[in-house]
Amino acid sequence: MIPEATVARLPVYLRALTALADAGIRTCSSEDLATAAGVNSAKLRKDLSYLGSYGTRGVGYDVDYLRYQIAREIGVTQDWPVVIVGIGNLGHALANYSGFRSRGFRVVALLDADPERHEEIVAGVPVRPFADLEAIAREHAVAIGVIATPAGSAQDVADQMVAAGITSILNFAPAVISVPDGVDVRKVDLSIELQILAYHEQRKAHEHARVDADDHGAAALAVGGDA
Amino acid sequence: MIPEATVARLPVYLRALTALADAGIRTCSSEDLATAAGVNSAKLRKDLSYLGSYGTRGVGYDVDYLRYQIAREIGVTQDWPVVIVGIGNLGHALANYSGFRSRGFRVVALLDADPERHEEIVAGVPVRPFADLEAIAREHAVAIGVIATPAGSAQDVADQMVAAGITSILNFAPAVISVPDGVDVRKVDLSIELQILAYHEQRKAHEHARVDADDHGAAALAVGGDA
DNA sequence: AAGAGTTTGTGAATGGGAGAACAAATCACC
DNA sequence: GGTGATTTGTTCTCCCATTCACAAACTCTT
Repeated sequence: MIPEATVARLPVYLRALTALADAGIRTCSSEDLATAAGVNSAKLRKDLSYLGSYGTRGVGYDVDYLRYQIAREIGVTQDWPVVIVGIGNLGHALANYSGFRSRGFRVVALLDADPERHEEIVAGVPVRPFADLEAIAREHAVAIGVIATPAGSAQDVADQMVAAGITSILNFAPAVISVPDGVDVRKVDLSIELQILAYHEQRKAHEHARVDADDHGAAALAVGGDA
Repeated sequence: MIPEATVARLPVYLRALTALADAGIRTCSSEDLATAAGVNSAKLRKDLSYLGSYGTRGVGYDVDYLRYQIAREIGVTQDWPVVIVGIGNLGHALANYSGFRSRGFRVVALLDADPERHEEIVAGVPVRPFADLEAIAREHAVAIGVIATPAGSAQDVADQMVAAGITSILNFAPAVISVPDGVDVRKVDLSIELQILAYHEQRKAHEHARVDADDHGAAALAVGGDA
């Protein structure tokens, strides 16, 4: 059983290994890979140790071999059919995102409730009515669905997805959705990320103000001491 | 000092409170709010306790009052100028995302290195040359930058942002970027989220296979026992 | 072949967050 | 004014994740 925190980092390692392989590097140390992935080398080694013992002491890791092992563990060696619901600005961007196809994710359908969009072809895939979800999902054995609709529709879309046999949902809508046990949901929320940054930014500003005030206080105190 | 995990949830509470307020609800219990935010009520109460004591025992929380307190703590009561670099599909989607403006984030500039795009106006904001970054950032006192470029340009963009005085970066490019101390980076990676789902999906499939095998084994054993 | 130098894999210690459970505080009703 | 019901704020315990530190294992040189 691999810890959740480790699972979340494995794709990062995979990407770093691909970059190293593209650069013609065939072997790397945990230190090299950790730097490329932006983590601590001890954490990297511990993470990899959950998968097995794929390195060689005194040498390091074979880039291609480790890459294959991680890809197999994550499951990106297989083909994952995906449906995207909600073809607005974000849906367009997702449909055109090349990072999906290159990692084994195949967009089998784009769905939208708005009939105006049913003429469109995005990234080579025609936009179809939302009502076709179940038929398409069953036909292609789709396990993963992406929600890129407005918040108001998200729960309804999620319900339909679950009814269509989808068991993993990536939710871009700014809404909390509830699903039955056994269905995984991951949430990506653009404005929440910005708000987290704003909090830290504000704290930096306060910190500066406080330090400045302390400096002034110290200066005044020093003057007082002198007088 | 508010724990990082709590900071990450405050925007969720804020959104839930706004939804409650829009529904005309003026008071709510921790249980109500926790349900709306999709968390445990004990966790919610503990999170809120870091901000202060804004509830009333036996009653609950005043929706508007709590909303203001959280907004103030996060910093979304003020105006945050933001620049977006990289106006491809994703950049377009981000520029048009209404969730930014409604939370105090104001897109003051869209930048792209490609001269072909410099004619465009997206969401009412003209696309300008990437070289103008520093001038624009200084002029508007921009603290937050968004990177929506391909992976190859991300580090260069980040370096230029830091040079322009930006101290918080939201990175959508599938690349690890390194920045000096004092600069915050948050990363949103679409394909990593899908890969995490794929891992769990694969594990579900294996689990089913194993359970099925066990069932067959148990059935065979039962038959054997009967015989 | 033996020793010096690397680098992995892992046990142990530390830190932080999640959840249960309860005391303190408030309200409603009598 | 007092009693019971309700809900918050907080303490305590447990669990997960991170980091340190080192023994085991390998290569290279002499």
